[in-house]
Amino acid sequence: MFRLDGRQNVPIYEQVVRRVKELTLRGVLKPGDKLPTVRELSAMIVANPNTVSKAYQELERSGVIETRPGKGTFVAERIRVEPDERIKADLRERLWPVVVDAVYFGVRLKEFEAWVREAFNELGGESGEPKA
Amino acid sequence: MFRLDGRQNVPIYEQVVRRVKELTLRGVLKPGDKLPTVRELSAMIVANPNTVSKAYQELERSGVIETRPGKGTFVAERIRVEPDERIKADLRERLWPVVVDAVYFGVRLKEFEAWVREAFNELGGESGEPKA
Amino acid sequence: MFRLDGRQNVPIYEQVVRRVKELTLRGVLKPGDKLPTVRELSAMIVANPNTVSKAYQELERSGVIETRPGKGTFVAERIRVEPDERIKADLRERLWPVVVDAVYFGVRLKEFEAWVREAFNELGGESGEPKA
Amino acid sequence: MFRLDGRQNVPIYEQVVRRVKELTLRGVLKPGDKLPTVRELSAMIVANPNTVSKAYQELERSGVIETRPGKGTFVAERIRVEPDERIKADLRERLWPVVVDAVYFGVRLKEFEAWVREAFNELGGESGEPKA
DNA sequence: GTGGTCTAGACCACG
DNA sequence: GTGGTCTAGACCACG
Repeated sequence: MFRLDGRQNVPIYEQVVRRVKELTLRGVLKPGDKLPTVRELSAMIVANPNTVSKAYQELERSGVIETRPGKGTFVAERIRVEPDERIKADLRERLWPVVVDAVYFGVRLKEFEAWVREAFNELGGESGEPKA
Repeated sequence: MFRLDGRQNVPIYEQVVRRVKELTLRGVLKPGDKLPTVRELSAMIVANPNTVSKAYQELERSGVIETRPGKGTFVAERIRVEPDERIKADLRERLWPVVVDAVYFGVRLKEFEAWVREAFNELGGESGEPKA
Repeated sequence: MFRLDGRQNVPIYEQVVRRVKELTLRGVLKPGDKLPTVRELSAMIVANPNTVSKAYQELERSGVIETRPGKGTFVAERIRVEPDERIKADLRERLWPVVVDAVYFGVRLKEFEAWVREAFNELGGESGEPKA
Repeated sequence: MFRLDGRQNVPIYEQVVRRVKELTLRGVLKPGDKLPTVRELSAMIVANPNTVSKAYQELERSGVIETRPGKGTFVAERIRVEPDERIKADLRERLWPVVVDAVYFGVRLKEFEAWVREAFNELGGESGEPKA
C-alpha cells in the first residue's frame, strides 16, 4: 500500500507525499482514517523517521492529513473549492515540459490525451461540469 | 531568444535544455542552425559556462544538437521515429504527478485536456495519424 | 461550555486552560463555582484524565482555581492587583510575533486595533483608568 | 543582527524565521540582499545547519526569501496584496489568547493598544488607508 | 506511544 | 561553494 519505487530520482519524502495523495484520491484512504505512525511507516518503507516526518509535515501543510497530538495522524476531510488561477498556472507550468518532450519524441495528441483520460479515471477525477 | 525565467525552481541547465527543445519544435531553430558557443550563451544568460556546457552535453546525448569540433554546435537533423515504449512509459510517469495534483485541486478533465491541446498546438505537435 | 476546537494545533491541556480563563472573564464561571472533576471533564471532552489534570494544575498555579481536598475544584476569588512588569514584558513578547505577521501581511494598525478592542469587549476587559 | 534569545521556549528554527521577517520589515534586510549561507548562519548562532535549513525552507515557502541554486539565498521582492480573510482569521486566533491573559492580569485596553502601536511603529506598519 | 525538535555528519546536484 | 536530502540517534512535550 505504501510501497515506493525506490530506484527513482524522486526524493523519498516526495514519493511518500505523492503516494498518500494518490491513496486518498483513489478512496483507499478515506477522511478520518488513521495513517501509520511516523515510526511504523519508516519501518515499512525502510527509511529514516525524519524523512517520513518531513513528508507528513508537507502533507499537513497541504491540508491532506492532520495530526492530533498524542493520537496520531489522520486523513483530513477534503474541502473542495474551485482551483484558483495560481494553482492552475502552476499545474500548466509543470505540464509544459512533459508535453515538450512528448512532442519532441513524436507522441501524438490523441495518444497523450488517452494517457490523461486514463490517469483521471484511475484517480476518480471529475470529467463533467462543476457540481454547482 | 534564450532568455530564462531566472528565479524558478528549475535548474538553469535544465531550463536551457528545455528552451532549446522548444525553439527547435517551434521552428525558430532549424536543422543546421548554429547555436551560440558555450561562452557566448553563458554570457547572454549570465550563468556559469559549466552550466551551459552541461546543458549542451545533455542536448547532444538526446540528439537535439551536434558538435562539429572546431566549428561549433549546430541543431541536428530531426530523425523522426516512432517513440518506443520506454520513452512513453517515462513520459506517463512524469505526467502522473501533475494529474494527481490536478485532480486533487479539482481541475476537471475537460479543462486539463484543453491545456494539453493548447500546448500541443503551440509546439506544432501532430494531432492526426502517423505520417508513415 | 467546555467544548474545545479539537483539530487545532494547540495542546488540549492548553485549550482547557484558556477556556476556563475565558469563562471566568466572561462571568460564566464565578468565584466559588464548582468545576467538573478531572474525570468528569475528561469524559466530557474525550481526553485523557492526565491531560485535564495538567490543565487544572496550571490553572491552580496561576490562581484561577483552587482545590479543596475532598470537596472538589472551585473558581478562585479574583484578587486584582496591578500587573507587574514581568507579566507585561511577557505579554508584549507574546504579542510581538502576531504583530510581525500582521504587518508582514499588510494588516493596518486601525484594523488590528479594532480586533484588540473587540476582544477586550468580549472579555469584559476594562478600558478606563485603574480603579485605584 | 541574527542573534537569538536562546533561553526561550520557541524552537530555534522558529526564532530564525521571526528574526528574518523582522529584519525585512524593519528595512535592515532589503529585497535582493544576500542572506548568510545555511552553514554561515548555523555557525553564527551555534546551531545545526539542518535547523537553519528548516527555517530557510519555511521562509521560502512564505515567499520571504528565495534560493538561487548555487548562488545563495536572497531576500525576495515583497509582493503586497490585501490580506485575505483566512490570514486575518488566523491572526485574530493568535491574538486572542494574548488578550485573554492581558485582561486576566488586569492590563487595560489603553495600555495594550499602546503596545500594539509601538510594535507597528517599530516595524514600519502602515497606519492609514490602503495605498489604493 | 505519539509526533516535534535538534545534533552530527554524510553524500549529492547545481554552478 | 551553495543548498537539498538523508541517515542515525537523542531528548522532549503531549496524552
